Amino acid sequence: MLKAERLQKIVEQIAKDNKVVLDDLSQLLNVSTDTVRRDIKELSDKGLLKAVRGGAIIGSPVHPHFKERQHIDTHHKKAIAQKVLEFIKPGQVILVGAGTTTTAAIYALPKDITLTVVTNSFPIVSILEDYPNVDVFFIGGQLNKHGFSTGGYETIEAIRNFRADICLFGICSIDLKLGITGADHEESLLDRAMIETSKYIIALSTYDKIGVSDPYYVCAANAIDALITEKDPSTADLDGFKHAGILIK
Amino acid sequence: MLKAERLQKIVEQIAKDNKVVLDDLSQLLNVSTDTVRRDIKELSDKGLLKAVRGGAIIGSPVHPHFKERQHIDTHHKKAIAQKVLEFIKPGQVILVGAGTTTTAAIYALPKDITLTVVTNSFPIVSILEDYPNVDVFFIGGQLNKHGFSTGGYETIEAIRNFRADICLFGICSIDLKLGITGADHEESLLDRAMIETSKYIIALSTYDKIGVSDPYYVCAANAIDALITEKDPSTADLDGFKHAGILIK
DNA sequence: ATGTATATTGCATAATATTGCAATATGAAA
DNA sequence: TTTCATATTGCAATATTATGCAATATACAT
Repeated sequence: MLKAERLQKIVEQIAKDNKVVLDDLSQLLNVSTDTVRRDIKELSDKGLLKAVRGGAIIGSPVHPHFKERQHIDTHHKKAIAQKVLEFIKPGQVILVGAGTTTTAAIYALPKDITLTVVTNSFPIVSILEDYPNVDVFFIGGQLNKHGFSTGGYETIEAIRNFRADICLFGICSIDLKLGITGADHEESLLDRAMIETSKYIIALSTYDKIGVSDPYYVCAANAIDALITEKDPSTADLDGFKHAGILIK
Repeated sequence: MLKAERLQKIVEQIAKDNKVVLDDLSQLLNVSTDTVRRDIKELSDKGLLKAVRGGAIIGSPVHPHFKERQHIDTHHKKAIAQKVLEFIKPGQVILVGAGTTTTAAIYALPKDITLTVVTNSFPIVSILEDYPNVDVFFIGGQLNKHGFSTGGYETIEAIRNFRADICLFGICSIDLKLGITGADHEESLLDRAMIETSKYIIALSTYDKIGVSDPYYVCAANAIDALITEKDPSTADLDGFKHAGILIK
């Protein structure tokens, strides 16, 4: 039986009974419980069900599309997420922008962490549902085109009411001279608002976004305190940023 | 039985009877009272109920995020949703409270309707993603325990910035003399804010919520303009409301 | 006060999860 | 085709969690 078939059957079962049991599936699908467990984890990552000890149960009534966790498993993003953890201390208030990179970082947080997360991203909210010690504050506003976050005037105004310890945001492009820039005007404004009201700014970026630029200006490169990429921080290419006083991780 | 199932069943019981008894659960779930006690403690830590000697009682209204519960009254809710449609006109701004009844009503909207929906409910946002002509405005704030809506000071403040044509909200209890009341203090405040800033108030209620009351006052019965239930509006029991100037559907 | 029911705690046992690893299968590029 | 990289799967060792039991403490009713 193909793996895809198995996953499908598991989803069907869930739809029918609201739950599946590990051992039952193992028998039904003729694979080891290990495999079933991995299947369930995969489906759980996609938000199609909720993995629990001994099996899985139906997830929340929120549309799976909302969870958009498909893209978070890339190698790069996991590496970045791991580095983010070094900066976050329990009890802090952390302002998190929308985007796949930040979502991946949040996804990598240990389940028992104590935090206050302020965000305008629906997928991030959805992830944090299972974190008992994380207070979530959602920033309202106009739903943006993709439906994964809010934006617009009210969102920016709401952000201005916070003074976060840390701001975590993914960047489109960063260049030492041209600063941080984005491809979307509205998002650039949001990012700027977030940066302006936070004490410590962490920018997340994959390596290919460094040294390039986009049309909309967000802030100067040295407005950020730390830059996290998936590469080794000792790479010579990043020396310029180090000299500008930015911590590279 | 999975532990997660047990926890769900306990929450369901609470939602139904407002209380659970240790020994009953022990029998029903086929586990020792120790285990039930631990389950209750866990749920109590999450704020889903209040543990008391010998069992547990309702903490605040339970969000029916378990499928079983959602299927209760589906029929009624569909009937209600159909009636709601008569009130909504294309192009209006409509403020929608969180809850299964309102969610059902939104779910019944025709896909091509042109509207602006303002809501603090994640499931409603998720439904409206597929509506190309619906502008969605999400009201931010503190995420509530169950993660399906926001609440608190900021949410109320944000609501005050709107002047909706229609306010749609589900009610816990309505009584001609005692007015509209709710089981959760915070939610009552939210409802009141919504009512105060809207031009036309539609209350949704299943028939069993009429003539009863809960601890927290929301508004006088005649503060609403229309009351929609699943029953025939000519039922004599509702005459009192009609005389108070409330349109019954 | 006294007895009974309920709670708490520590512990032993069993069930389940995680991790690393090796064998095999799959797929894409040379 | 051949070769190499990657994904999949099962297995074993280890860690974690869940559960019932017993001993002890606490609350409640009369």
